[in-house]
Amino acid sequence: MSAPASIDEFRIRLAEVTDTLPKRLRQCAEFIAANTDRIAVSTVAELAVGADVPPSALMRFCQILGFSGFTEMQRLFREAYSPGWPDYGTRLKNLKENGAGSPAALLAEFVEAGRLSLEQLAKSADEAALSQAAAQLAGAETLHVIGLRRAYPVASYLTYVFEKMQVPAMLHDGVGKLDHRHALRKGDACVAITFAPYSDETLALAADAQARGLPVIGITDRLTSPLARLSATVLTVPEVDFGAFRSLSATLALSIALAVAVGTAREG
Amino acid sequence: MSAPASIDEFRIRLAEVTDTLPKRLRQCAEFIAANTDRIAVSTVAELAVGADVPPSALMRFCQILGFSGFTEMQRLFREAYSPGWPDYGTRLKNLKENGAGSPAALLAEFVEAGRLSLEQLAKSADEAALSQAAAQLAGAETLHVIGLRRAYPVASYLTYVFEKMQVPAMLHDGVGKLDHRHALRKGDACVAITFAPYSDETLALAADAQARGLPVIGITDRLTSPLARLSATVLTVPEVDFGAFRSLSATLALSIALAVAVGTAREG
DNA sequence: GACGCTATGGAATAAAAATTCCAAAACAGG
DNA sequence: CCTGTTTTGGAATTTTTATTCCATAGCGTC
Repeated sequence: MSAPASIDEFRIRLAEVTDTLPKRLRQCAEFIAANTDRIAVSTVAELAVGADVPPSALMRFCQILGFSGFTEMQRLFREAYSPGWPDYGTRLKNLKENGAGSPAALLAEFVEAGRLSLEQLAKSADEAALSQAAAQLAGAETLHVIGLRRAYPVASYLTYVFEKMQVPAMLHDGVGKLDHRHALRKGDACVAITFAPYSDETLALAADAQARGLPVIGITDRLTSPLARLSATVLTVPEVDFGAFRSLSATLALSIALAVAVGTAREG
Repeated sequence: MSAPASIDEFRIRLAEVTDTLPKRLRQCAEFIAANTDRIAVSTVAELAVGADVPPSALMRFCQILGFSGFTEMQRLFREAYSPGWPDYGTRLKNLKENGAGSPAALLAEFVEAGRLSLEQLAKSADEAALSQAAAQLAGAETLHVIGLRRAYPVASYLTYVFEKMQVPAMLHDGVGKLDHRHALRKGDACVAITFAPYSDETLALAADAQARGLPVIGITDRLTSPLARLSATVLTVPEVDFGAFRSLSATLALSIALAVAVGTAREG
């Protein structure tokens, strides 16, 4: 079997071979697949540490791929190497100027929007409100999560994370227009997520929860949102829109942080 | 004189020093200035040949710049090559050791993880595959989207965006274990999203679509994923995990870009 | 043209890296 | 539970690479 002559060939060979490999060699394959870009600038020993295998396993892995050894594999990547760091700002600008509307240009836009959102979130986050929200949720029994339309991905992920952390959580997803509002019980708490244009169903559930005396944590876009009036604690997320769509990066980051904080607090 | 601590500092030092150097050392300086990007992936001998000087001259040159030797200079460039990963690991460890667990600290971590993911996505995205995927989806009738567990938020948002752009799309969400595989019709296409540990249902639907001859667009974490074999086009996303959870920022950015590209292509 | 200084090339050495090999462990099949 | 096979880890070895050192060449000055 001969050595891959290009990085594409390398990738194909890697994909072909991975399934057939035993444990340690598969670790190599997976680490290499996830860190292909570091091959050019690393030593066998460094990569072995990263993959958590002995160096000899990595050598075997190179040979299975068809190379005579690590050196030959590395040569492939060193020759193809062209660093990203003349910087990605220019690259982004190029994209915008040239192929506007091309999928790659769109991707650059959404990446940029996401980065901005995250940056703003880091700057503007209300840490006190976040802690308070975490405390309220940690003290509750079942958590009810609602978020529809574009907030739905956030609500579903939040529920997923709660479940993974063994926090009892219920996603109010409106499937079949079934209304689970009577599942709201004393001692529970509610997380409601909605952005302009605010979803009536979400506001209705939040209002219901509030009426029953449950603490409502609102995740929304601004303090003047109708959700704010219904919430015990409001978390605002400065999401940057691109076109009609928001990246949700910041909203998700905030939500997961909240969920993990709650999960850890309840374990302790 | 101490070693430059960043590539900017390196450039400044190099510019300062070049004029004062004798012939051979100036050759080094000029060659290095013109081939800064090769430092990370070359040996002393190779660079010396390129600059047309003996290796010892290059060594002296490194020392004049303030480094202890070539190795130290090279390290600067090897590390700068992918600044994201090396210190992410340490940061995470620091967090665990220090005041970890506070909601604000968690938030900072997820913001950082998201930012890194987006950065890597911008660098590593396979633009050809993205265009190809967009073209395949634009040419299809109904789009079938599947993604379960932690990929579910992505799948649901993708479907939302498709709907908003008036692209007929169907979300296979597994509600009630109802299986909608027979909704896959000739002329349709399928978007499947799954990350390790890969969801059987997602793979099954992708396989089914492939068997019926529909183009499958796979969104997954690595090229060696089982989804790759079932897909006409594979898009990989280098998501940075924090603890057991991924930020999804990069995955979402990629997905929305894809959806918007498809939407615009179909309008035209 | 001789003297002192700096610059240079190359050979010698030290350090680090890659690669091989073998004994032990894990594993599958009978 | 034993037996033959595959997989594994690590130590030994080889190769490559970086680094040092010194003799010599060049060059300006007196």
